[in-house]
Amino acid sequence: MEGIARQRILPLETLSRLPVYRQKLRQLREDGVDTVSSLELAKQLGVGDAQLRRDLSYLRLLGRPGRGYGVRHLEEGITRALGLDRRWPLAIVGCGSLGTALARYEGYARDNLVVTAIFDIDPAKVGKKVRSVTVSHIDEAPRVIAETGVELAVIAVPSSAAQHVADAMVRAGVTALLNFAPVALAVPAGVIVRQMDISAELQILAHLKIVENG
Amino acid sequence: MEGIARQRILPLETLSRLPVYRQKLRQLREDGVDTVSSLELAKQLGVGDAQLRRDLSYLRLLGRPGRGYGVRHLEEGITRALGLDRRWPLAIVGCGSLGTALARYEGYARDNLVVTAIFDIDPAKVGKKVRSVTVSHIDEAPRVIAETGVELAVIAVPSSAAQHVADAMVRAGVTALLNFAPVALAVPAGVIVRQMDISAELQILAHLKIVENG
DNA sequence: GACTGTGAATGACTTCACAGCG
DNA sequence: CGCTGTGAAGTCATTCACAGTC
Repeated sequence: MEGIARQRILPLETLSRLPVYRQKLRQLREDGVDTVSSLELAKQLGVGDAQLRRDLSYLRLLGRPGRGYGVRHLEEGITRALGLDRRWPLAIVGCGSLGTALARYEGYARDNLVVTAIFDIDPAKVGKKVRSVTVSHIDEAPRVIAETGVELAVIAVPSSAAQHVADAMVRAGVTALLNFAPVALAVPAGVIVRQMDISAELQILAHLKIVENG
Repeated sequence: MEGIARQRILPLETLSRLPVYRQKLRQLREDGVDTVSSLELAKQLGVGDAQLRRDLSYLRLLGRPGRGYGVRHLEEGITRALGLDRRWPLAIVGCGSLGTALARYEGYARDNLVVTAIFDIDPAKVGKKVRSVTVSHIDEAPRVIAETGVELAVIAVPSSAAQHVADAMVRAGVTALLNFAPVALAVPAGVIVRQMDISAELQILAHLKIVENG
């Protein structure tokens, strides 16, 4: 059933910690630190030192016993592992207040992520500009996505439209989706979906508050 | 070292699936479905049926062998487990485009989450209204939070301010934070933090695209 | 016959703990 | 010495598989 075994080089948990490591390492570099021990770095990140060393060993990022790790070395290694040593054109679908906020966000650049397309279904919004990107109608997606080489799409539309948008993106050739709508998307095998659900996170917090505190 | 053993009734993984289950169950109920088998529900959610049954068994939510589970029964049970059978006043800190978008979001209501306070540090924004909530200055947080009974806060400020905001919230008595800034917050024990990092998610997608596809 | 609920098996990730290097 | 890198052990979550119920 599962065809050729897919090489999963990295535990998914490790992968999801890498951006956090990377962010802290950049900060250390900017502060002029050039060597750091796993103990020190782990403490600053709030993770275990053994876990940190294990994670780095998956990436074959070595330190020097007795000395620690090179900050720059780690930062570059993680950047490469994440694939951020090249540009990633990005589409944002949905130009409501959330979509617009996501399109306006300035932090993508340092991760080599570039918003190159914005879509909406409302003709009144088409033509509007957000940070030098012109909003296109969703029907133009196949053309615009082909032209700009978009490979990642962020879905910021109402729940009722999310599945349609996902279908449209997949048809247009996008195989990685970040979905803000609180619905489980159905997508063909090979398409990667990650969910970002604000309400869900708040619900989790509510539960934790009840069990941890009063 | 660990004081009184803290009852962790639920695996964290289970907990984070509950909002997803809940959402699908509401949808089924609205569609008039009143009984569903673990197999059917699991298929619609894209999870394993054994996992679903196990998760429900943690909550002592029973089905009828040969019949399935009562949709309404499950929905209510999960709502109760998440603590959403009462109102949760919510604060949003940061009234930039992301903060405003989060404050404007209409989906909180069905989860019993209510935005009752919005804060910003910019005096020019204080007094502005978003969805009938007036923006307060962050310095007013202790008073406003006490008055409105806020227990959850969403941090939507620039990275450079996030730690200060977290400190201020904790001082004002908030013990559960949802942080959109891409920094690891340091908080006292007992304060719960959950991270929502858009860039991090996109970085993960980028990596997965590389290893899964070309 | 259809489906649940759950021990037992498996698998995945984390942590320990220490040999070995600089 | 200090600190890494990693087998081995431990912990936690998922999946199997089936006895038991409706």
